[in-house]
Amino acid sequence: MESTLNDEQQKNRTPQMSELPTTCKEFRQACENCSLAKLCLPVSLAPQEMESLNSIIKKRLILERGKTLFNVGDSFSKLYAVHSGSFKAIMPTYYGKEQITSFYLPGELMGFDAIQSDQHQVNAIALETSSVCEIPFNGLLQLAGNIPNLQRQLIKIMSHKFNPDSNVNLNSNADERVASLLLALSSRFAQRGFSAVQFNLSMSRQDMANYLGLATETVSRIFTQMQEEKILQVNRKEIHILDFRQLQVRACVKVASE
Amino acid sequence: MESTLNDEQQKNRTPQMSELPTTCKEFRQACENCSLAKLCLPVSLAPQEMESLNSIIKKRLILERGKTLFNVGDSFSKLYAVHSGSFKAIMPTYYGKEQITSFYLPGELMGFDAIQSDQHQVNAIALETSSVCEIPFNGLLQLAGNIPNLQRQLIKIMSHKFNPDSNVNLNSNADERVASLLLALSSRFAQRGFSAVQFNLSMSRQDMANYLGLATETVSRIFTQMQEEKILQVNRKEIHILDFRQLQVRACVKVASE
DNA sequence: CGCCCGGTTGACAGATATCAAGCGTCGTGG
DNA sequence: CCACGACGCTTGATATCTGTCAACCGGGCG
Repeated sequence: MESTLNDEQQKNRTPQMSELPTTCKEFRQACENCSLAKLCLPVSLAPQEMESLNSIIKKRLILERGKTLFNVGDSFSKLYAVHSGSFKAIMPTYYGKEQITSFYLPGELMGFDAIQSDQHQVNAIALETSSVCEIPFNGLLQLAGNIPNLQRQLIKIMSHKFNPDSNVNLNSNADERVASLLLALSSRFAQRGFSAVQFNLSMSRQDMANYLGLATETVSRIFTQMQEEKILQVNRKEIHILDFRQLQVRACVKVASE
Repeated sequence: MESTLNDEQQKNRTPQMSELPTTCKEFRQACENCSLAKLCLPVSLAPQEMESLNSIIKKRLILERGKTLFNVGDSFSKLYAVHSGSFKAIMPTYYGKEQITSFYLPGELMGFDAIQSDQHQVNAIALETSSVCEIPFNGLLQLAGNIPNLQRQLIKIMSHKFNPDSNVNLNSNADERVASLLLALSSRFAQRGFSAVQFNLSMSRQDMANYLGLATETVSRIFTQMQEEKILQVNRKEIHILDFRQLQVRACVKVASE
């Protein structure tokens, strides 16, 4: 079954970081050395399988705040794994009526929107200085055909988008939306080994508001309101969750213990 | 490469509809004879590959209006392809604050929400008398590993959910939401060989409203308003689009020709 | 035939957007 | 090092959209 991988594996066994003169700003780091491996694609791959995956991931790109990784209409050939920093995906529509559809944190994959039509459907913009690993899509599919674990992992990652909680609930008010976003970010930071109760937002209030379908003023007012109620402490981009339980109540989260 | 499939294929070659005494109401019909094959999973499969897929699809279930196919928390083992009729996926939350997350038409696959946690995240409820084909998920993955076309097709189907247009735009008003939903349904009916300008809604106004994050009264008012403006003709569940172009304008659709 | 339920319509209220002003921080340049 | 300007954020006043409540209508079903 693995006979088709031999030359990929061969290539991977050759020394690192010397052979390819490219224009990118940094060479890849092996997945097996990446602290994000447990969040990203290589979850539960055997060392040998991880090596195969590694062999198709050639480049790491660095983007500064505000730079776009890809734009609507760009032709599709690669997925991108956030290695550091963060991104927003934004769908331009009429007259500045753009809609931010996702935020991406380290270990998360971007570009799935383009699979259907082979063209990207959103602009991906760095929210801060960030780096991404390029994952050639055809290579990934080929590999996934040979590594059941990788196939399952890819499909599992894609299935996140089908979780109703990963989208903003349309039948929720402004409170619930802001609270839900904060809880979602909190949980994603925690997954990455950061504090669940204190973190920095990389997006502006306007980005949050747009993502949630609110006005920036409304987001701002809800922050001050939640501060007055001792649920949050907010200092510009810095969020401190003081009353996690109450924040869950605001987000209408069903909590197991009650 | 196909050695692992032999016994599946064997089984498939045995006569139809006689061997399996089950509790389901109808036995499967072969994918190759199904008019939905071009929308469903078997797209672009070779006859032999289609046969393999066919071999894992054992049952067809029939559900009457209002019956649930699966519920939140049900353990996951199968995807379901709508064969006839239609469904809604609904996420129950606090106190009747439920949220309808999708509608499903013939040829569309349900159950992806459950992949992540192995438990369904929504209730799937028939909007009318409907039938579905059961697709064992593990069997499908195994098959997909051996049939690159099937793998690609599965991933392409899943990627639909990443298209920003397949979700309600949060920064849109009631007009735009209703218009967008009608256009989306129109296009999906057209794909299935039905009229793009005249069709029947299987969901109630309340379902539409909930899906769109509006009140039923608002949906109702927008229907009457669009009737007065000669954009639509509405008779209970029956929709007639009189001015397609204007409906697109309402939905803020970017049209290539202008 | 009459009830029930989904849908429509109207009046009103409330949530949130919009408009406008002011504030603090950060970066730049003198 | 300080002053200035720009920008993002906050706050207040007001407008608007949509939700809520209530009544009514009409078709379908018992």
